[in-house]
Amino acid sequence: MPELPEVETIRRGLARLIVGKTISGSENYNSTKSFPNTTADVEQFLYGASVTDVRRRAKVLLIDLSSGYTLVTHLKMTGQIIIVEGGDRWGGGHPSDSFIHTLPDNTTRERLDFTDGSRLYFNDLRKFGWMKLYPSLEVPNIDFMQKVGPEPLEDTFTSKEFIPRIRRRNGTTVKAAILDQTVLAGVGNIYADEGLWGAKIHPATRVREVSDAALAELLQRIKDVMNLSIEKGGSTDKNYVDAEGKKGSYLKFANVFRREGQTCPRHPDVVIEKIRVAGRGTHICSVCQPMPQ
DNA sequence: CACTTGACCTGTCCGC
DNA sequence: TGCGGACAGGTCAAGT
Repeated sequence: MPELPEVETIRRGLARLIVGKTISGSENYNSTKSFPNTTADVEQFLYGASVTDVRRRAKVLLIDLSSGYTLVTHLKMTGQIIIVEGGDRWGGGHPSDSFIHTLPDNTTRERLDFTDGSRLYFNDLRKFGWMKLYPSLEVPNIDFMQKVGPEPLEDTFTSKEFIPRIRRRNGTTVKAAILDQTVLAGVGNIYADEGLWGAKIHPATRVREVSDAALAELLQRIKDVMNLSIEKGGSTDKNYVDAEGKKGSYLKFANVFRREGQTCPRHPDVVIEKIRVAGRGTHICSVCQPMPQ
């Protein structure tokens, strides 16, 4: 579910809402895979610890604790982290929501309690996500952290670094290459399709067939769509909400994603198609993004 | 080795 | 209305 802009939106909310708070308790719900499935001693390193920082690397959230441990979370497709300030209800304060949602619900995997009475809920309908407790010093050694590519929104990450990295995947399709987290971090299906439409590249084009100039344009478009999405609070298709339970509005501004059957913004008489590339649903304008040959 | 496909789960939507 | 199958924003492991 959440890609880089969604995780970054959650991170900003958490930084505002829970930094400085102290953990007083926790509860695990019908979970075999997620926290506290860890070797760390939960009571010793979680209870009594305060939140010192909330960071993000790629699509992974890092909640640093004063105990020297870090809660590491990947939301995968349907994960949510929601802070509830009082009671267990969220959604009621937002005009877009017509109902009040009570937590925990049948998707809740974990709950953390803070001494001020607020709570953190980790929900995940499809159970692909996870939350684990690691010593903070070991976080850089986690397998995923070792392999993951550069942060695309860093100013220092330019086409000079991007082009050689993506050329290591010259044999595959350009969409598969930008979804590869070892090439660059944080691109998922939404921003892959939006970036490729922006750069006017057909997603099934082999990387070796794409010029350096076109790859440079692609990186810029990926940066642009991600920055716009962060500004809009991310993309809500179905599940995604931020740390306060609010939906994101980026998809209103999307050009092709989930817009099959509608017309291309550049070509009012051309209908957006949905095809399959790299095993993923893929949205294109066949005039903007012609298949080479 | 490089690349592609299937598996992990649960819910929803679409066609018969 | 019921039922089977495809599909859903991510990442691994296993297969070619």
